Amino acid sequence: MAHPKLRVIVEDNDYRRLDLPSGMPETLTELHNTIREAFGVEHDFNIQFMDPDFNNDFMNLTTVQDLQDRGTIKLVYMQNVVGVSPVSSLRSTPSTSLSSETLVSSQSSPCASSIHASSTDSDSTIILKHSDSELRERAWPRNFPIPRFSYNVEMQLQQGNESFRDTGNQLKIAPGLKSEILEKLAEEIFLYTAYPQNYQIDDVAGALIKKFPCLKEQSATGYYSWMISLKYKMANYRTKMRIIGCPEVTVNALKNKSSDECLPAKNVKKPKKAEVNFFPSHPAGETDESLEKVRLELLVDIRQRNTASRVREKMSKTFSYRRKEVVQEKPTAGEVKTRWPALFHISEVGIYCTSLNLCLL
DNA sequence: ATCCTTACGCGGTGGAGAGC
DNA sequence: GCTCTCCACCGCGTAAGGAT
Repeated sequence: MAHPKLRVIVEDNDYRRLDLPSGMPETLTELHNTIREAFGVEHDFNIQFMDPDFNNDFMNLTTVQDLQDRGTIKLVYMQNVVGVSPVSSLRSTPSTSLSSETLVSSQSSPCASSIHASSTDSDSTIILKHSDSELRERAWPRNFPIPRFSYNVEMQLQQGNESFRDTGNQLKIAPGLKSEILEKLAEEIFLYTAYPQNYQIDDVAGALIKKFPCLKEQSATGYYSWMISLKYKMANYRTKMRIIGCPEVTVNALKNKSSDECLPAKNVKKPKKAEVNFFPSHPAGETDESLEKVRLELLVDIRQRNTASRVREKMSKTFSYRRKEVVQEKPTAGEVKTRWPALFHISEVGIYCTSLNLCLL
């Protein structure tokens, strides 16, 4: 039987064929790895597919279910230089994992996605800089991709699956195995959100059992206790992240709350629906002070001519700083307009509305 | 002995829904 | 529209047990 294949736009004018003799990848991670190996791509990239629901325009791929045999996908590279072509990014030395505010916005905000719905070539795909790896790249996926566990865990689970298939016996979880599974899942969940909701925990536990039926337990769903454990795990994982200073969770630590709201559940700051990067860390090496300087520069730049790219670059750089202001200080729209006039320029509104936690359209 | 992880209790918040 | 109740969830502290 013929195996599936994909047409891959590796870069402009470089269309390649990707044969998949083992079938379609089961997870996005697997697809990423296959592409990396097949074409020697070293730089970080996002994948877009031609979405029939939107006139076959390219949309970010959030689940492998959207892949079709002989379909076309496109690689969109993460890079830290505005306007650099994907060609150079292919050849450049890979650095830290980078993300783009625009790409994030396109998944998390209806107004931003409108900008990209009609993008069909790389030149029109706006890529902005954020010189840190803290930004989230994806909204919550339709099908949660169970990450690859460490070799010994994968081996135990594969053997467990085989035994389950043959005998119907569930895997007897060895000491430490559960911890390793929960830890890896928590890491993966944290890539999307620090505060998963019930349906999200349900998604993850369901996906785990689907991939590893040997982990099924005696309950209506087969994964109830995994859901409970994941809830505990995420709570404990947040504590861990709080201790190492992850801003998204330290903002809710009692020691960072004012005396009148010094209660654990009072005014918990977490992402609203569809927000992806709620409270990212500052770019490496940047502080409130250094980013305040950039903000002051922006106030000058915005009044000058031919500074669009500089403004865009600085707005991207100060994304985390703006988010911090919005989350912690809850400024009025007027205050934001005074401090960040570039946000209200028509060319920037669609791109940056998510940084405000507002849809300005 | 010490550290780490899981699981749990506590006292509280806040959103949803029912009743008025 | 307001009040009340219910319930899920929050950070924090901690017990228990396993790993080192």
